[in-house]
Formats: sequence, structure tokens, C-alpha cells
Amino acid sequence: MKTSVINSSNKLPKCQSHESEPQEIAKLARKILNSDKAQRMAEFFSLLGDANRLRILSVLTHQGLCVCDLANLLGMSESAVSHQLRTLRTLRLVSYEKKGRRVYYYLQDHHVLELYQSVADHLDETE
Amino acid sequence: MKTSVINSSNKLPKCQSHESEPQEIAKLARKILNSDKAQRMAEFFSLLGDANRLRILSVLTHQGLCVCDLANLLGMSESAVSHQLRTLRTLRLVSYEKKGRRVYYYLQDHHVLELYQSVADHLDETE
DNA sequence: TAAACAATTGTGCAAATATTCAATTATCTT
DNA sequence: AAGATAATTGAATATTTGCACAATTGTTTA
Repeated sequence: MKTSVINSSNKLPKCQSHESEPQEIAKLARKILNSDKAQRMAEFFSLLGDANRLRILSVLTHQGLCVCDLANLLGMSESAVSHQLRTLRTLRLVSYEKKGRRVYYYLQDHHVLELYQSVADHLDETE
Repeated sequence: MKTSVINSSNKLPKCQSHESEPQEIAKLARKILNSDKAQRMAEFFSLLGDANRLRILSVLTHQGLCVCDLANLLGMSESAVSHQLRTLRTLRLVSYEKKGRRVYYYLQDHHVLELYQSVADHLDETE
């Protein structure tokens, strides 16, 4: 999930900036996605870049559930589920509520639902 | 990018399915995101889960560029850029065109733009 | 209070990934 | 044709990440 840190060590590539207007290039340079934000965006996308996490989210979409039931439904160990929920928790994609010794998890950030649906549909289109 | 393969080794978790209607659970089981599709979705998201790839895409959003210019703009080595472009290519997010010894890359899948913008905005909201 | 259960946590390892380095291919220029 | 340049590729390395396993915490039930 934590992704590569952006190269700031300025080991300059040696190929020459070419004929096509150098000022155009300079203009582009100002539009480049800022490294810090790129990093945060990458972390967000990476969060969705795991099949098991996606499946957890897909279940929580329909209903809030405890760790135990999630583990059973998904065929994962409780430990694995708990670990994944932890990362989902720290990035505020899910919330939780303790009821006795069970801990119920709920989808918190419904924004991810759009992304989720969007990619799901996209993959359907492109066969 | 290739993500963890889903656990099908059925090492059964031992906690018991609890009181809250077992039939509800059974119904949920049928709605779970299919493992295969989850895998493909995860691969797609993982593709966006790297800061440098995001930056490459963000540049190509504005203009098609050759590897050399991309490397210069992003402060990456040509080799690193080329490697990343390869993965973007194989997943059909970018297209390319050879002009002499330069190879120009273009954003192909404009669908990612929506995702990109969506997450960019999302992070802006949540400060 | 003891035993059972649900969940979390830390450690360690294996698989995946990004980048560097070196070698190679293809194209341009002289 | 020779040398320079742009890009790709493969191998090696370092980092990241997901999960198993074991130990621990907190809660319920007998």
C-alpha cells in the first residue's frame, strides 16, 4: 500500500529536451501532479488494489458484519480479516461498533462505492 | 500489481456463525464479489496505486510525450519510466506511436481520468 | 472464578513490486 | 559506415505487503 517514494535525488536523465517547443515543456512542468498528493492518491488506490479488501468492502456494502462472520463468508482467517480491517479503519473507509465481544464493521466512506462500481462496470464493458 | 491470490485453501475459521439470522448470512454469501472479478478489479486499482504511475498519467492527461521528456519532467530515469509505461501499455491505459527514435505515449483509457479526478477531489475534501 | 470465545496485535516469512544497472535494439546524423 | 541518441529489456536488489502463527486482551457464559 505504501508506495515508492518519489525520486527527488535528481539523477538527471541524459537525453536532450527536444525540438518541440521547450516552453511547452516548461508549462507542463507546472501542471505535474505534486509528489505529495500523488503519494496520497496512490495510497488510496492501493487500498483498493487487493482482492480480499475489495471483497470485504463488497460485503459491507450490503450489511454491517462482525469479523467472525466476515471471515466465514470470505473463507479467510479472522486474523487476516482483522489485519485488513485495520488498514481500512486507519484510512477511514470503515467504521466499527463494539457489541459485547463482537465488533461490527460498517462501510463508512461511501465515496469508494462509486469508484468500486465504476471499475466493476468498466471491466464488464471491456469484456 | 498482481495481488494476493484469494484463499481457497479453506482453512476454516472456527468462530461460530452467530444468532443473527443464518439465512441472512446465506443470502449475503450469494452477493459476495466473485473472486475472479475481485482479482481483476484489484489489478486495475493497483495500477493506479503508485505515485510515479499517477504522475505519468497526470502528465499524459495534458499532452502526449516521449519517454525522454517524461523522464526529464518527472525526474525519473528513462529506464524506470519505460518500465512503468510497459505496465500501463499492457493494461491498455496508454497507447504509443513511434516517430523516428522517439516513442510518444498517449493516454488511451480516458476512463481512468474520471477515477483520477474523483480521488483527487476526494482527498481535497477530506483536507 | 474458570473456560470458551471474539478480536487484536506483533513477529516473521514469502511473494510481489519498483528501480537501478548493464546490455541490446533501433534510428538518426555526419 | 561509425558514432550518438532514444528506448527497451533482463537481471539483481531493496522495499513493501499480505497472511500465518502464536500470544494477548476483553467479554461472556457456565
